[in-house]
Amino acid sequence: VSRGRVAPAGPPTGAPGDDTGCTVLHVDMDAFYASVEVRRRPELRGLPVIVGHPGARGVVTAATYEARRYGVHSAMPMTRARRLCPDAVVVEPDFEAYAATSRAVMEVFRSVTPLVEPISMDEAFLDVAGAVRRLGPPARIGEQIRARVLDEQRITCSVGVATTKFVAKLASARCKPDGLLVVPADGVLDFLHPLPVGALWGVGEKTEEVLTRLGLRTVGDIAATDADVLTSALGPAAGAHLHALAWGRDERSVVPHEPEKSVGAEETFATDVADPAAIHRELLRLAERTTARLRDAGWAGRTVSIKVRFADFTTVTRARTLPAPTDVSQLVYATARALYDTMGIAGRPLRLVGVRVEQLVPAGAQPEQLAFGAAETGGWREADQAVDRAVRRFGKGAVRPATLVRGADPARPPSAAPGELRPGE
DNA sequence: TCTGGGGTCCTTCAGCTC
DNA sequence: TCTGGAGCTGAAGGACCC
Repeated sequence: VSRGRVAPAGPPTGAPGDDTGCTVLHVDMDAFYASVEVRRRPELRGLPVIVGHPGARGVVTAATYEARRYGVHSAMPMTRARRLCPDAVVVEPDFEAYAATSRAVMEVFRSVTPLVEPISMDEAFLDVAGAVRRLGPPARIGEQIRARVLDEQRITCSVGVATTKFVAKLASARCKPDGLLVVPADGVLDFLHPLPVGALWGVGEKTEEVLTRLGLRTVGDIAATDADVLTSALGPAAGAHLHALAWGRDERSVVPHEPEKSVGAEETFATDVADPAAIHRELLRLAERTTARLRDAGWAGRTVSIKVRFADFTTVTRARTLPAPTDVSQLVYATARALYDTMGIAGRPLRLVGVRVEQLVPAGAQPEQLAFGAAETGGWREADQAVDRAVRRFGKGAVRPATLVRGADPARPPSAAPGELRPGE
């Protein structure tokens, strides 16, 4: 689901450039979620297909290239996408299917090199320096990967080959769909400098506005600008970062595994919700979802934060740090609820609420949880573990708090997990 | 046009300790 | 005893990415 903003140049033709020293590969699946859907339903091949929740507040998760020709792209509001392309086939996302395909594709990558850094379900960086002797030069390795993914998964991908992660990523975006592009070590600046500033990693809408005000439109313009000018306009970190990227400098290596720093869940209501009792129920649901994932991954966290979004889209967060890390749903819920109650916004319509747990540590390393009373927490921990066992055996929604089963919840969007119990079911 | 859900990182500010 | 600065941490907001 790449959102790189480099205009695709189409698959390159002819011999690839000199790939000496270009040991970083960026592999990006083409329109990944949509491709998985088309593979599952071959009658959709060649049609504009949009993956996303069709509800009034949904956005496009992915779109086939046929749909993109109408101007549809990911993150676009579904209502607008339907207007642009009324004939598009809309498919609800099936993340379990995408995750299964993603695992298979990542296994292909790992058969080439252990140095695979997944960025998301549909893309990864590979450091193939150690595989060159066995498999050939980097560009040939890229072609082997593309052929194997197509052969084994029947979907296409694009590969960027370069000396650094950032250039490899731009290269894969440049050769989409179904292409491979090598940016030779001595051709990095020729490749980079004509690109628009928005191509750089870290330049979004706001940063692009600032750069435009400075009269900077291309990466070459940034390279020609004094680093002090950039840091005073964008801050020390972003300014220095952009200046380095504009000169092709990117010291980051391919790191196979980065531990998570936070886990959370959020929900946009189908219609705004003002009732505090309904908000409490949603916070409970989100706390349960979050802590179940924490326990599944073996993490506990010290800081609980909530996010609320009002009808006008302004977003506010509140956080509280606990005396000890926790993965206990009732403790996370109690903290989230206290944060909401002390905001003084009871009765104000909310568009979204979210719960997140930060400052993660391995669950086994946590000291005894004393907040809210040790005995209380200990009991809830056992209850959580019993629920986890029931879910593993009977599936999602097998056991739920009574408040979530009884409470009528008219604003709940139609995106509940499969198998989740609903009032009246 | 009207904006999902999962995250990371950076900046700013306030409070605390030394 | 008071004051100011440095350094740290936590909280909050914002930008960005996929």
